[in-house]
Amino acid sequence: MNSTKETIKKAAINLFYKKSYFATAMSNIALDSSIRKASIYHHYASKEDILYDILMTTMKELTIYIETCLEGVENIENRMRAAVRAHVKFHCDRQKEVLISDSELRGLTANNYKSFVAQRDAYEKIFQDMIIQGMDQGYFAAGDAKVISYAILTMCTAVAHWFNPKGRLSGNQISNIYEELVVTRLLRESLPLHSFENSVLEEE
Amino acid sequence: MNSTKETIKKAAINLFYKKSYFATAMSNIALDSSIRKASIYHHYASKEDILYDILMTTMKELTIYIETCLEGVENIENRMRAAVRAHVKFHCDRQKEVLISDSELRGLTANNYKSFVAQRDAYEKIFQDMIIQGMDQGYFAAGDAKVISYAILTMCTAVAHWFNPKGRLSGNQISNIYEELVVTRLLRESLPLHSFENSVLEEE
DNA sequence: GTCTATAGCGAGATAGAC
DNA sequence: GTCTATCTCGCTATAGAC
Repeated sequence: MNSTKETIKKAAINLFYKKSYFATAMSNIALDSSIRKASIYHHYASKEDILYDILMTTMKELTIYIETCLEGVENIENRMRAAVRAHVKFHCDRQKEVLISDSELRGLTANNYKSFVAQRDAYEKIFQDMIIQGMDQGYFAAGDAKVISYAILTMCTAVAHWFNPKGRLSGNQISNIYEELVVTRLLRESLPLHSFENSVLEEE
Repeated sequence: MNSTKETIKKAAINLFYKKSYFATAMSNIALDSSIRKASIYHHYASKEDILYDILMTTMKELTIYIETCLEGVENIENRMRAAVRAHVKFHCDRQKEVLISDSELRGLTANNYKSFVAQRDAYEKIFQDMIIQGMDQGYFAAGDAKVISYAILTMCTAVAHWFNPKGRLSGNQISNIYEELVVTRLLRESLPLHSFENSVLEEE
């Protein structure tokens, strides 16, 4: 891809993240790209076209990333661990783009919206299938698979809302915590409260 | 509150939810309220003033609601159960307003933004304090309290993103599922995988 | 491939009659 | 308290020179 187009896209990502899509003007993007706003139309057909490019490539990259991280991982628990790690890591590394993906879909017209949602649904199905498979095989505790998959996906996606690159925890550390929370807590049957209390008291 | 003001507010909630704050024009709100757009300015000083009213009253009502639900509940596990139930129920019942609260804060100028965030932080502290207290007392499994509180709050808040009032599950049913997920799974130490596998196989 | 200039439109907000 | 009329501004997008 042409370097000017990349510059425009990066400027748009920063502005859509900071000000929102509708509050961002083409002139803002032009200013941050050090060109005139008319020049943007040589690279993108419209403002929506920029948004669609951001949303679609981010979702495709996320899908490719998770598929790469799952390659060769065999056991369902390990697959789930790898998937959660990958999802959370991506949402730390690509914070701005995924937040735009989460809140600016209303900027897409019908056809673009449909394409994006199809891509997103295909991605989410990777998680849903693993959760159902894990439950069927008895590796994960029984429960409403649909709701549990929403709970897991939304919880992991929301990391992008609170992650601070300069904060106490790195993306890798947060991925570790979430991997444990999801796979050894959310997807497992827990100890009865009394038994848990005892085990903790023993340790301390 | 005056009934015209209520009508304007409700129209704005629907439009901000459907189209986003910045994509909604005062003329859209006027049309849906069956008045002229100039008349809106008798009730609200500006477009931002409408947004601020929606955000702030919703957050205050959420706080009052959870405090009411926690009244007289003594045990920390029961308090957490009541809090999760209340949070999820409110996010099903007031889906539109809470989604606006989640994504339109960029429409607020500095002072309004600060007021809202202070209110929201106070609300979130209710959860964080309970989680820390429960961990200290050994009722909840040890872990990074900050991250776990984010995980719980974002997961429960995100119900507003996928809840469908006409869907398979009612707000009460989802509240039940989340209460269990949070209190008996996320906040507990889980059984080791082998032990869990056995117990499931016995049941089937 | 970038520019200047501008078309065409609709935005938020205000003035002042009733 | 609601209206009509309008101000002023900035928006997306296009035309056409270089």
